[in-house]
Amino acid sequence: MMARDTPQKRDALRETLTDLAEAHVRSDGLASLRARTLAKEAGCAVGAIYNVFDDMTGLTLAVNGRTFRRLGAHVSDAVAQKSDASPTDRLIAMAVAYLGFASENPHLWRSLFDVEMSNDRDVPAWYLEELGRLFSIIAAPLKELHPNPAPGEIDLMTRALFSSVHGIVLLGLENRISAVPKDRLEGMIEYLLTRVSAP
Amino acid sequence: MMARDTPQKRDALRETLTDLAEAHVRSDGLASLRARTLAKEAGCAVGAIYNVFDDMTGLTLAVNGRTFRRLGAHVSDAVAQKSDASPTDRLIAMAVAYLGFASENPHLWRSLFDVEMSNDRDVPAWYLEELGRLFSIIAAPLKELHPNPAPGEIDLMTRALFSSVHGIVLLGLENRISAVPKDRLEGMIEYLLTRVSAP
DNA sequence: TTAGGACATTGAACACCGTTCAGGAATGTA
DNA sequence: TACATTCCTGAACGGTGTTCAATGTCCTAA
Repeated sequence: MMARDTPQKRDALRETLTDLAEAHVRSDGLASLRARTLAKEAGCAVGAIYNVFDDMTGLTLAVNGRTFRRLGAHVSDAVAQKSDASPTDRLIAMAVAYLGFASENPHLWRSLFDVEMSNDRDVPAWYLEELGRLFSIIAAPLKELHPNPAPGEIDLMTRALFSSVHGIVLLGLENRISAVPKDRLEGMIEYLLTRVSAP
Repeated sequence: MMARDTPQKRDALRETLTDLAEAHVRSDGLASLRARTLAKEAGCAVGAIYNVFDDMTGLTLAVNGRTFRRLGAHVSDAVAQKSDASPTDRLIAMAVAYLGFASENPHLWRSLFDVEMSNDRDVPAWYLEELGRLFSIIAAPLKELHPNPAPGEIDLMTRALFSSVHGIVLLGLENRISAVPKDRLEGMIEYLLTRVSAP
């Protein structure tokens, strides 16, 4: 009854647009995304974008989805290569990997937090899932350090440590305010995690 | 030669616009600032804004200047009321005061970091001065904890601690991601600072 | 007092933005 | 072939910050 052999084309356009948007965000930041520019580059009309995404925020979320997965893999790899190190060293390895990813993909990384989601649109499920996966990686070394935690303590420490490292990376890469050299940032992270996870 | 008794009117318009802009940012966030709305409320033409500010970013910086001063006073007061407490407790008092200010003035506080300053415009001098003032308050207890620091160590610790607390407050107030109750955030901050500043 | 000039003020116009939607194109089915 | 359904188009809409020639205002100097 219905003409249903075009989902392939749909998905192709989706991917093309996501590719182009990702390239723009990577090199010039989220604020440089233009619907018209994207349409011209993709060889379609502006309206076609809205056939495939709800709006530009939806497109941004598609880009962020890729970034989130790459970030998760990057941190996972870093800790996997140190599977026999102490819990503290594994925490440091993850945090330094987080710093490395952010500093090598500054615009893509910032887009994860700058995307406009205040309005009715609620956070996509995979956003929370991906964040949960990241948190569970952090929680593993913490559980070794605290074999008998109070209820919710591990979760609280996980969030606290992630937020702290995130803050150091965020303000550290914001050169307009602090301009801290990258090796200094690693030193800050090592210092913090060593102290916090000391026996 | 020149007509020079209107700086009063200039300053009056500056203040009026800053007042109105501050009210908007306070209640609806930085993104809700509209040049036309402001002009209508101030009883002037849109162009008049540009006689008094370089652009809307300049106006935002004026609002942020006020916020920065209030934030500094808030943190100063908090630590002044605990002048005889231990260095660690004073660090905690400052951090909790920072959290309190951010949670009671969420939009004004976010505007401090969301303002667009990437383009040619360089950071105003008072921005760095105010930040330096805040850092020096944090550094005082740290110097007591480390009487013989290596060169630059105090500065590094100051930035690390500020960034960490900032990260906890930032992600903690971002309800879309974490939604941590405020007393839990205080717990996280206490935990972090206690561990980091332990002897 | 008056003519001149240096500013302030105005608001229409400009360039740009994301988003919409009536109409044409394309492709399936009967 | 006739129809139904979807896709695609791009001009148009309402919004944004910013500009600038024209006008107004007011002090200074003659």
